[in-house]
Amino acid sequence: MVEDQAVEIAEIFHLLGDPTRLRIVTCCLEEPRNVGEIAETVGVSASLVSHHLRLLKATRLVRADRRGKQVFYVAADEHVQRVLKDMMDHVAEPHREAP
Amino acid sequence: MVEDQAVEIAEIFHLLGDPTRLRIVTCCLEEPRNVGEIAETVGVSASLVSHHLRLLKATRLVRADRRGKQVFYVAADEHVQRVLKDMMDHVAEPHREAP
DNA sequence: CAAACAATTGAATATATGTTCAATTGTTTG
DNA sequence: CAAACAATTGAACATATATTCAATTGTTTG
Repeated sequence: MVEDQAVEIAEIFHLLGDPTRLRIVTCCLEEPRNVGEIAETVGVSASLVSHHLRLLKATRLVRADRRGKQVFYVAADEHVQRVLKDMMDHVAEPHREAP
Repeated sequence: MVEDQAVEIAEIFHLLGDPTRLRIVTCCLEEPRNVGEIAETVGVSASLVSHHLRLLKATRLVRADRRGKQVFYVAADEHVQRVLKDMMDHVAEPHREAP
């Protein structure tokens, strides 16, 4: 892995590394959700959601789409979905004890 | 995704979200490497590597194996490898511009 | 155009965390 | 057992960052 790649990838992982932000991404993983929906689902203020979405959009983890008053967000591509799925598999994996 | 799962997964992403730590994991992704090797490869002090490895071991992202004076570390399982690979794919993906 | 609704922005703050340096523990070998 | 090597630990510090609250921008509709 190249130097620049490491920094860029770490940046993305770092964004997924906050529980609130992870829930936000998960919330709009399958289908576009507006900020209000996301805030209610995750259980935080719309302001906080907006702050986080700004970061997520900046690194292209999500895409925005305005429809009237609301702005809908959705996960950028299927790689994000796969990364999350792999990580769930990892967590679900039974721990290998020292022999 | 359940509440607890989100926290646990976020914890792991958070660890991968630091460039130094990501390089450390990448360094011992394929085969076990001792702390000295890792420090030299990544280009930081052994102390810092040790600090990071402690966190990585605590969340079972790597496993430790002492052989004499040295301690060898290796990525815990193949899920970690897959997660990193997916993320590289995501980064390599050409950006979809707004139409 | 004004009121209402949705989302964003900025400042302020409390907290977390990556890194350094010095000291210590664990292991081998002379 | 002492010296040398490898790794860990702890304290200290500078920096980053998640969250809150108030103010503002953007959009629709009465």
